[in-house]
Amino acid sequence: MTIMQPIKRQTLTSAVTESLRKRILSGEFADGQQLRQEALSNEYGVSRVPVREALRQLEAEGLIQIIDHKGALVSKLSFEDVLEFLEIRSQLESALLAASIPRQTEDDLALAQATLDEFEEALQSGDVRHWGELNSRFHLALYRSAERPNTLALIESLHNKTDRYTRMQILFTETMARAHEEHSRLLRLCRERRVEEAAEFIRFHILSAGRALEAYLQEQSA
Amino acid sequence: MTIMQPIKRQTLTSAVTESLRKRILSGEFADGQQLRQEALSNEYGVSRVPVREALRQLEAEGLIQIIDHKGALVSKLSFEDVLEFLEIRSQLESALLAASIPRQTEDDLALAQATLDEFEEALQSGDVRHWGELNSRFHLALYRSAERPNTLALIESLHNKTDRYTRMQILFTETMARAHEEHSRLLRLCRERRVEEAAEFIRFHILSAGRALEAYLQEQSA
DNA sequence: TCCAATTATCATGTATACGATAGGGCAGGA
DNA sequence: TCCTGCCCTATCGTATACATGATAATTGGA
Repeated sequence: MTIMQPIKRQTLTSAVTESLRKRILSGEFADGQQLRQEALSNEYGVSRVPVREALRQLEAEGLIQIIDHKGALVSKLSFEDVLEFLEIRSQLESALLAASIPRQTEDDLALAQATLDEFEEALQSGDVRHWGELNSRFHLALYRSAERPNTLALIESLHNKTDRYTRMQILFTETMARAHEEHSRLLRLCRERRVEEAAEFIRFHILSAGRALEAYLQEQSA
Repeated sequence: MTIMQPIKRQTLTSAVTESLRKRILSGEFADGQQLRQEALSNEYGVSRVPVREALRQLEAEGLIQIIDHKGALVSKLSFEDVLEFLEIRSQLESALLAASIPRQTEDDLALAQATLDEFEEALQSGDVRHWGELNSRFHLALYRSAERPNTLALIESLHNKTDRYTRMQILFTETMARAHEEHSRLLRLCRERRVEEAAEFIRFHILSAGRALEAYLQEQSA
């Protein structure tokens, strides 16, 4: 007998929340775009009530901004905002990695390696669609053994806020290739239990997204 | 003519959200207590709709947990959870303070000093009601000049999650007195621009709340 | 022609009404 | 006695309907 999954009896509110979150993260809705409740409720075939509740939740997550009597706008981050969030992530993730490395098992490392291999395949076949997911999985694999669920959740939330922006330039093959190299090096440092170096390097790795974004923006404006 | 305050045309949802947040933070609602929508809507004299939206927001803030068809429960943190959040705060705040100190002006320091003086008065007169507010104001004064609004907001959010727990033992005069001493030392380190020491010490200062909580819990169980 | 004030319109805010789910108690049978 | 299944009730979830605020259009006047 197979293990029974808890039947997911989703409420409309949570379903709408998930869908909207995904659509915002994917970039389907542009910065500053207004999300009209009635349009969304029509689209989903539900009333405005679940839509409104979903919007409230997404607001608290920082993905949208609700202005009274005006509506919900997709959050628009300035370059400085993005840098600030990346800085926070770099602090949290480097400390998390440092706490994780001493407790990493062979399984943990193997899992990270497997993800890395998948990444390489995707890179060679040009399949960049799942890059974001693979990237998250790799980082997650490194942090697992720290057993700090709240920190992980916070990091994911921060990641969600900046992802749309940092992804703008990631599509260039060279950028992806470099990220892959950095990941490889990161994993090697973990294997060798070089905690300090790994913590320092992941900080560099995360902040590099900010540098790439800066270069991208300058190129755009030029 | 008096300066017109921007009329705060609060919507019911935001008013209820603020009120509930305050009540949860104050400890009026106990851990794990169920918040019934109808009871709340009756109490506030509004319908359940604004109450539900407020609850959604508070859930995303981590103050409550909504279980489908069951209701909203005030979040219950384990000791480990509290420690984890304190650890995160210690990382963020020490980095923030380090970034802030080099840019602190005399005004910034004077503001912090003023708050410290207020604290001392409150301590001597035994007026502990505003301790939390004074504490927040002091820390905020130290971080101001870093000009990192997103980091500040995040720290406040983290603070909100743990405040109920760390406050359990702060009411002992000795604990408050020691916190005051630590604040004084912190400010002195800022004045002397001893960045590294200050960053290290504020980390100690924040984590001390965890140690105090641990002692309190052991005493309780004994 | 331009400005101001008023009205019209639309999206959002809120209340009420209805439907669905979960949990507990009760009755019937093993 | 214990289990099982049904029903019943409290509470939540969702839809619909109405109220209110914000913005655009329009009208009147200077």
